[in-house]
Amino acid sequence: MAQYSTLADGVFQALADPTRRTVLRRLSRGPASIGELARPFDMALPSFMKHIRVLEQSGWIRTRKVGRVRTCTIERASFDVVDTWLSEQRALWEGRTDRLDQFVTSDISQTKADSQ
Amino acid sequence: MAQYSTLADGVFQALADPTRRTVLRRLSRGPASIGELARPFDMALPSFMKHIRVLEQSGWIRTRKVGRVRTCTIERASFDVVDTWLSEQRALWEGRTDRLDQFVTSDISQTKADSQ
DNA sequence: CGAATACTGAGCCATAAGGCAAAGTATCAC
DNA sequence: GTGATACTTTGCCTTATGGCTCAGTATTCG
Repeated sequence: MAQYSTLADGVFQALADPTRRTVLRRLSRGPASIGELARPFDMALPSFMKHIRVLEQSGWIRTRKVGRVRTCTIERASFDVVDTWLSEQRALWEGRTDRLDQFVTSDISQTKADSQ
Repeated sequence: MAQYSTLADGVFQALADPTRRTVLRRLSRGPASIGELARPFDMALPSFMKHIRVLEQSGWIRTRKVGRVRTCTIERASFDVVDTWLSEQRALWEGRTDRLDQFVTSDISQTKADSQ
């Protein structure tokens, strides 16, 4: 679980930066080289490469170098980490809503169902 | 759009920290006071309060003080920001998968469909 | 083979983030 | 009214982050 939490840390931290989110958006449409990805940004290439490294180390993308060109490909696993986290919160939320609905509908006083 | 991007920045940055994600998980089950939320963490209260401020300023939670107790309540809007972003990437991804399937199935050479 | 291209590594800087302790304020309860 | 409780503010420290420049390496191409 701690390992999962560390994984989640990297996955969510990677999304904290607008540059990296934009890169992910572009890569969702298909693979691209470093140079191609960097073109829309007013940023020095070594700075941009730092973002690519963050995305790669957190599992959002995979990169492969052929000759002098490194191509980036998006990975679904990290999407699933975020998606799973959202689903878990939604399930908790809707569980709470269900209980609230039950309370309102049946008009029965409900004991505090607070565990974990 | 720039305003939306700034909103997204705060929303995603708030998720970058494990303490704040844990707080959101707890609040998904229902409102709680600052003291109650802080209890599971081995952290000074002023440090914990900083996290609460981040979550509030980014729109993840709303807080209300009655007497000496401040109660936090989760807000759905930020969930929707993250959910929307994921859906957009999935749509881009699946659009690419559809085109790839089309390519493989029909065995037709496909021009580069690269548009903004 | 040398110039051009596409990264890559190293070092630096400014700012942000996340923690701490200490002290303060507002409110309850006895 | 005083002690206890629940934050709140301030200032400081360490680490992380995100940017820069410069130089280097590997590869292509004319």
